[in-house]
Amino acid sequence: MEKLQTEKCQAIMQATLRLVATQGFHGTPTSQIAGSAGVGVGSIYRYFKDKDELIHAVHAQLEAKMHLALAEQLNLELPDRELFIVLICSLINHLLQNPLEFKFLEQYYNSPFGIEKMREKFLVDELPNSDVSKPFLNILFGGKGKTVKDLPKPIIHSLAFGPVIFIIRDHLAGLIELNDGLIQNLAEGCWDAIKI
Amino acid sequence: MEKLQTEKCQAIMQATLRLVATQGFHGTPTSQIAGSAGVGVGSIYRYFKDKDELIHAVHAQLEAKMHLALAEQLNLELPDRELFIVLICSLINHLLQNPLEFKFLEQYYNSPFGIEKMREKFLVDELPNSDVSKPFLNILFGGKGKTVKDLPKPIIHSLAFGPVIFIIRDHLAGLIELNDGLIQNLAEGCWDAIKI
DNA sequence: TATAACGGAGTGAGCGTTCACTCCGGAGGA
DNA sequence: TCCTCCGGAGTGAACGCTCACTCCGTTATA
Repeated sequence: MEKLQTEKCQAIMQATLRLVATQGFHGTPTSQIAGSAGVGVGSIYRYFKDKDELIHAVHAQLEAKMHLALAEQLNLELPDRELFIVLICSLINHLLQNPLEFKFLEQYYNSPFGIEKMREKFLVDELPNSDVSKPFLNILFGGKGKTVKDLPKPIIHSLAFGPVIFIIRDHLAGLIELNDGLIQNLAEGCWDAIKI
Repeated sequence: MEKLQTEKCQAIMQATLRLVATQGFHGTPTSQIAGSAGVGVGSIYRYFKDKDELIHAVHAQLEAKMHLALAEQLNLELPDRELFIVLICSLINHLLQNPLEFKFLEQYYNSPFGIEKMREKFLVDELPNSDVSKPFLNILFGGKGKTVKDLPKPIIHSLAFGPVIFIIRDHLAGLIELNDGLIQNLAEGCWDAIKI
């Protein structure tokens, strides 16, 4: 897997991210990926077993990057409400600054690929490493706090993250021009939805 | 367009709904649609210019049906909060009872098809006919009421509908077993998010 | 019989994947 | 130092296959 760090390999993954985000998985032939990466078609198969594995690799890299970006914003000293809002705002800002990544992830999760991944993620209660989801989960389900409604996880999840995905989609579609104030308003709305 | 009512045509559209919902647009060949509808491949092209037009027709029919179903639940006498919650619950129940339709619509809106449609829909302020969106819009943006936060439409939309889409996806993925109580909880959460 | 509706083998374009080949940097013998 | 050789990264034409769509012979209808 150290192969993933070579220059060519990164070029392939970058091209895949860019093209899949704009054209969809089925809309981007491997030939185009190779062309865009300045690489021969065959080279793709030197690094990845097939197209699916390439997609999964790009997804894994994106998730890692996102987790890292969010982890920076962590300040566990804040009260629940403020911590939640800061994290939601960070999440939105990160996705707005990386629209290709958002679009790729949307493609990914709305395909047979992502369904399983999502399932794994949600069903595993104990996250292995210091995941970014940890702080979220602690706020949302920390037994001590009692600042959040006592409802099943998926309900809280939906109320907290559903609006985030929606609004970013609208922004990228040009239906609204988000700014810091509006993002703050949205995050507060999400909090109002889940707070006791 | 009256052709759309013939038996064969309805069979084709039904098969398309079922197959696209479960396999995705690119995953369902026209040959399979024809087979599943008990019809020759050529017949599809007797009713629809191409595969795209077929997809659009199925979408239009679904939307019409959904609007009709929701319109039945309308009781404009209720106060804003209760009206909103009833409508959200109706929407969720309708989609849960018609999972194929939900999955089809998800496919549709997450593809180049739907993007434009969504754009049209949101940008047109004045809806032509007595659309189901009307009552929603009246609650959310009726100048008189002042029961809902004074925020741009897309923000309110996201807070109101984002969680709905999320939770249905989770339900259909088997991550949660929704019941009337939980649906009510979710709808109340959505209201808490947008109410003043 | 004349006309319209239907069916499904056929067509060509486009896809993911393969594999026989090229190319090049460096190891090793002279 | 120079030359030969070699391993493996890199390549892209070719392959097998699937697809949306067409076309014309067949069947139903009037």
